Amino acid sequence: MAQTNPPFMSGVPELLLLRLLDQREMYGYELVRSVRKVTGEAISLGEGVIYPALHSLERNGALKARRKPVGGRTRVYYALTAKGRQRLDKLRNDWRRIQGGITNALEVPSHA
Amino acid sequence: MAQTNPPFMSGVPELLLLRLLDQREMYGYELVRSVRKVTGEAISLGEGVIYPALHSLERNGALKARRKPVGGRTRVYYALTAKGRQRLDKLRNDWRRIQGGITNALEVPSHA
DNA sequence: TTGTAATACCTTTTAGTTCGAGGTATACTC
DNA sequence: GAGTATACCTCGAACTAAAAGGTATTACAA
Repeated sequence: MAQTNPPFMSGVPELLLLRLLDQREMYGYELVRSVRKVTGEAISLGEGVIYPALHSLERNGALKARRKPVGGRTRVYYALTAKGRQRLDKLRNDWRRIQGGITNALEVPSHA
Repeated sequence: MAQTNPPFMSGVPELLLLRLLDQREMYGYELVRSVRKVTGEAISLGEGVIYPALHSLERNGALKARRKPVGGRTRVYYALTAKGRQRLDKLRNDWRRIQGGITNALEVPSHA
């Protein structure tokens, strides 16, 4: 693939994860529930989406991971890096553009 | 694939095509330019997306095709069927829901 | 204490999309 | 007659994401 259109269909999980982690450090399992919550149950991303996405974001430097033992269990907390914040800004802009384009297409009443 | 989430990343081309054809009959090549235009250049779908999508929509009964010779060349005009209109309504709702969810996630300032 | 649910991590397989590139043919313009 | 625009189409590559399966620990009941 290659995108003339910025990732509008894809990239949504990435956008949501970066957005949530921009607020505070979180771990994978927590993000699964958080995504559902902040989208008002509109979007539900399974672990099979979240974990690979987190790993990929960490690999390219958008996130930094930190293992933290909590009550015997170990959680992997992810935090946004400067690069991740830039990436978030970019995706946010892409999203707004796409969203605006579609809204426009849906609302313009007719003609031409 | 299977969607717990309705098609939010995919399905956008389908939504746009149905939306445009809800206004009037159009042919493939025309739709390629129309999509660009009505989305304010935000989205550009190539012929490799448009034509297969049209065929698939025709196959499942959302569109009806009609060949029409125009100045020596033949155009294939597509029109929405009742089923297509239903499909459009569904996709439009899905889109609104997803769009609202993402907007919410992006705008809620912080916390919990 | 046994078992079941919840937490927490992860990978693999499958199915689906979109994209660019390529291919054909006619018409129009210079 | 060469090039550009119109108009149709297909194919292969690249990428997503979804579901399902897998491991292990903790908490809680029965």
